[in-house]
Amino acid sequence: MTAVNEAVQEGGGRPSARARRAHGERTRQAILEAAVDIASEEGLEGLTIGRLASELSMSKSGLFAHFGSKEELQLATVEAARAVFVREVVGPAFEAEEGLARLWSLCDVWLAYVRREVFRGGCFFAAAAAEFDGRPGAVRDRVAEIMKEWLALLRRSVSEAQAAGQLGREADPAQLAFELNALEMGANWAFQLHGDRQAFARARLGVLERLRRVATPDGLPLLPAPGRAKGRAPRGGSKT
Amino acid sequence: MTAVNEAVQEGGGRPSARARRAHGERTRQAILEAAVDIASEEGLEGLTIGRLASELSMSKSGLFAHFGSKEELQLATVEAARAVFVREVVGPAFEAEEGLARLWSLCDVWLAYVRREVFRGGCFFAAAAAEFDGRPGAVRDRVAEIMKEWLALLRRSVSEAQAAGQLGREADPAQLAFELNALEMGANWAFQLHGDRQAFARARLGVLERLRRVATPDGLPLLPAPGRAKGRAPRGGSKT
DNA sequence: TGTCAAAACGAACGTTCGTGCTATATTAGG
DNA sequence: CCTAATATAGCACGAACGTTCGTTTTGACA
Repeated sequence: MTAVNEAVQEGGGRPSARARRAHGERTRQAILEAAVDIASEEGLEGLTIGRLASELSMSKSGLFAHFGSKEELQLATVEAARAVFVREVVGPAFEAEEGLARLWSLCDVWLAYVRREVFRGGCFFAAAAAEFDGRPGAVRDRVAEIMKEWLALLRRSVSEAQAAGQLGREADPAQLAFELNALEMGANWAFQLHGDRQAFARARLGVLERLRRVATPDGLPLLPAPGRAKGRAPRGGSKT
Repeated sequence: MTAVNEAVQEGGGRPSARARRAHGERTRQAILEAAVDIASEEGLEGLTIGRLASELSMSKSGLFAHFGSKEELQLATVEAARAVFVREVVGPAFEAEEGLARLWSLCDVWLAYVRREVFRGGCFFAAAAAEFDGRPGAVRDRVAEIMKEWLALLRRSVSEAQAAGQLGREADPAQLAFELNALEMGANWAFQLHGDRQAFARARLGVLERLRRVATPDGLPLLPAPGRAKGRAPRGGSKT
């Protein structure tokens, strides 16, 4: 974990010896950018050093020198993916006002994050979680931690919506967060495996109905009108 | 696919030349049994021939001869897992009467199938789908096909419940099937990644509420009473 | 009991994996 | 200009991968 902290360490670093060679840091960043893309498609284990090196036209050893081991590379990749996720999902969703609007925004932006293929292989963490849930180690721990953060964020948003009187007190935040997350990941699964774009509309509808059911009269106007999907609305066609 | 069919072929085979050496078939079965366990934990790619051979105390080459290639081994493993799934989930659920009772049974038995750890790594197909959704090939196609079967089964059960007047006509079978499946896979995800057994109760509750909302007065008595979990009821303790 | 195909084996192939060691460009401070 | 630190390259390693080959064991039937 100390290694992780060192790897993640960014922002206000000491420029004395660390950033003297800023070139190295830029290379490292470029490596991680490619790593995140590969890993989201082929998995963090399928992310091979040789593959990554040839993708960037550099030598294995030159690339390898930036990370002490493959596990460090994986951890750094996870961290880079987290940064992307925060930038692409959490950030935009937080432009909505605290409460039900933000809760809805989190769900909505998340679906867009998968549909827009921010990562080529769908949600990076859904893939990483499935890959590592059976192998103990630092990578698994970090991935689990990050997904716990996300779930906690959903839960907190539910609570805030309740505090604002937009969601009924009878709703269990943890239960609601679980269900919302499940619907979203269900859409990710259907899209990745079947290429089913309808799944986004289904997840959206499911989330919306679920929220509307526990919304108070104060909260209801904060949700989009029913019966109409935002991006692509599937008209008829519910042929078995 | 022909290879798969041949691989799966069982039951009433011609004993003339095929079953003369029945020993080979038994060995093959033992291999697949172990393969399914390993693959559900380490993935179908992590399922290595050397690892599998040493697990069974046989030579790599002897084992390999049963399948012509690694891909054939993976396909046979998927087929074996499907057989287990049918035996452990579909079969038991079909003891319930057609209609809402069976639909509920499918969901309930599925959750038990994950909780009982029929496969050590959780739902075999959820894991395989996540692993292969980004790599074209026969394995991916077969896994997608099987999961489509499952979703179609849920959808058909919804329709049958509607036909029996136990679920309202206003419910979209495909939408409902999507949501039920998502909740179930959400429980699998939470259990595998966080070891969270509460997830089963949450998924159960979510499914139940979702079904109860579209159930007709005729259908309602077919669902378990609310507020009480069947297998293991988590009493207190919802500590974050 | 001798035959013969199925089944299992042992050894090796060529490749790729992660990981070290050593050397060479590149660059900033003295 | 020299020097020290950094970044990248070159090369080789041991292990594991899937796969092939030729051989040996085995067991049912003539």
